[in-house]
Amino acid sequence: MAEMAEDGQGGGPRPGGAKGRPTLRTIAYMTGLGVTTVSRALNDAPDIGQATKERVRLVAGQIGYRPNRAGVRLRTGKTNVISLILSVETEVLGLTPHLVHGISERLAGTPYHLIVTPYDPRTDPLGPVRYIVETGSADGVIFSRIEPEDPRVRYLRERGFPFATHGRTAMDIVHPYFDFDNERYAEIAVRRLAARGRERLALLPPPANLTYCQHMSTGFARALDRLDLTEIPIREVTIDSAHEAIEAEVGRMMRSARRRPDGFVCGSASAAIAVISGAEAAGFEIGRDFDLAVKDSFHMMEKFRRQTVVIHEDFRAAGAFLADAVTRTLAGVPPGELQRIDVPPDA
Amino acid sequence: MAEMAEDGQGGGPRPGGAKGRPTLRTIAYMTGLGVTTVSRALNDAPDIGQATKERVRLVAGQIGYRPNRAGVRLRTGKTNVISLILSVETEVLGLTPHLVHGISERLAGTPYHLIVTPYDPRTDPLGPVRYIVETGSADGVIFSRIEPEDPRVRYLRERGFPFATHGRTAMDIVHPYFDFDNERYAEIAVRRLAARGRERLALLPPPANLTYCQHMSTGFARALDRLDLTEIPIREVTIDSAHEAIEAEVGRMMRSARRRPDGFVCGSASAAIAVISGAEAAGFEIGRDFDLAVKDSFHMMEKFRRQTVVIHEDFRAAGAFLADAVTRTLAGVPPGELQRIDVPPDA
DNA sequence: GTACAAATCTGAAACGATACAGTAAACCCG
DNA sequence: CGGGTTTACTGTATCGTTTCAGATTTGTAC
Repeated sequence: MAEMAEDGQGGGPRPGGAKGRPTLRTIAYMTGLGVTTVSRALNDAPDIGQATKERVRLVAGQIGYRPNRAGVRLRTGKTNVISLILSVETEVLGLTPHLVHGISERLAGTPYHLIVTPYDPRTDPLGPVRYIVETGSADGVIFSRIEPEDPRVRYLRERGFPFATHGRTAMDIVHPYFDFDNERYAEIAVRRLAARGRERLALLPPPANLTYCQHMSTGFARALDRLDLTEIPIREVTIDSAHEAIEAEVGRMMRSARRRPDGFVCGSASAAIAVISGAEAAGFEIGRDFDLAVKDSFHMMEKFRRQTVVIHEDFRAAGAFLADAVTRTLAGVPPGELQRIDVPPDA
Repeated sequence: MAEMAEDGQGGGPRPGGAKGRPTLRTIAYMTGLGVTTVSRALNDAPDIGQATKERVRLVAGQIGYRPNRAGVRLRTGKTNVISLILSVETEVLGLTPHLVHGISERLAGTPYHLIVTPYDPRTDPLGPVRYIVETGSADGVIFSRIEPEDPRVRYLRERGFPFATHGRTAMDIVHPYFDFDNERYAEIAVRRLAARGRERLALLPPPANLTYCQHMSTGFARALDRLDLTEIPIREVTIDSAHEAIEAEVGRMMRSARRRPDGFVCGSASAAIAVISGAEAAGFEIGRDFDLAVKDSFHMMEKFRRQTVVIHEDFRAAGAFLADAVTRTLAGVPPGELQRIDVPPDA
């Protein structure tokens, strides 16, 4: 084990004006105050004189003091870390980078750091959450792929551990979340496909275990009912399926007279690519033989298949809101005030 | 400031069999050994008996002991954190999520955590690096957007701080890196466009300050020379420009008889979308009026513009290699052994 | 002038880990 | 069997911070 940049800390109790990074001791020495006083002054404690506080803050600012995170963490248990738990089943298009950037933008300027914890939802849904709680390696967590009865939500709430979710549960637990109104999305999507004269619509949904699958299906079904359109069911694949599987299934549907849709509502941009590709491979053309609606946070569809019905979903805003929700939870804001549903505009 | 999940730690020196998370003290109490012995046993120190080591490890395993990171960090300065420094100018398509997943996959099972630090390359190239070194908030860093004379590389090496870069410098400093052979990429791209009979080629390069811009330009120029083709220069825009700017510039080029290329070599997938879109908006068709080559880690181009010449770049492998490079640097492996250039296959 | 309260400030202890400088026992040698 | 070495283990100090329980000074009331 090589120890790089070791600073050889032998040599007895060193004076306040030490060499390395300034600590409370350094400030205490410079101001002539006690370490305790300096600490309390910087934390704006009520029993420290105003003049002293200002003097301490001035010195601290001048010498570029920053509290040692390990010291704080050891003493208080506060890590100043927010953990984003990411599925390794990457939604390659857009979600991850936008979410990450939204979060870290909002965290910049706060004492919080963002750490990314990967997990495999199939084998280990509770693993990372449990790890974080048990080891106390973060003050709060953010995660997505929320289920109606989400064990992570229950686990965290039972232990009073702060979190915010990207998506809603169907539980009676009130917790911070950001969600896109997928019910509304599906309705709008159907409406706009209907406006193009489409009548036989298929929904390529998210995996059935996720809450927003139900939302999307509900909105889809209701709009179909209202407009008196036909649903062509898709059962074999979801937006999480491999592209090849989606393409194959769409190909089969298009080639079958009975099961052929003339419109698709798609749960993700990535899946939409596969749908279009599968339909085209079977000889069908978007805009002519079928239409497709999709959520997108990127402008790719609009460029490559201008006929696509695109409804914008803002993952960066989601990240920013979630970061905010967690830090405000840590500041004591009640969860009921930290919920938002992003409703797509009807236009 | 609400304190959640506080565990009320009053009550005098508590016994070894405490309530909360097990510490070295817990194990010491259970085994009847001293705390020091337990620590050294777990760290496989040479002066601890074999039998004792095994006994300690057994107990530690049974009760699920995990070292307190804050304790270790405070005492030793070791954070067990790798920081990925990400530009907020997101390369939305593919790079970020793949890199993040590649890194965290490789870090899983090690004691290392991944933290993501955002920065704005225009205003603050050195900022996050300096912050990390000064506050000691990570053991090593990974970053991209490398310049031939990269101040971050110099800064880190001067201070002996471990790092690995995604991209190369032109400096004499030997350091760990992963790079894609962009020179080779450009050559292959040109060759394949030439094979389609294209003769007037334009390169949409990365920003000129990045090292791989030079690599790509060199490869491009050399292949043009060798095959006796014409270069149509692009000066106004790079792959980092706004899509609108790229579209506009490509539109102008296509409409001008003198400046019209019949082939594009593109530095990124995102930019390629804009190029195609710009050319199509001007009434030109890929495969008929022009061809385009692009690096892609996703399979979108192949689906939407089947004529595209796609050369695959594996960002996940990059992430895995870089994570490995940093941890191995920390383990004392010399930097010269931690370099890799990913050469795209000629096929 | 005494008693009490308020306003400021402070040392010691603790969080969990490891480095250092030992100590105790066993072993080896002539 | 004394002296020296080796083996195995341990107490103390320390990293930087905050909490706790005072301590000191000043102000106020009677």
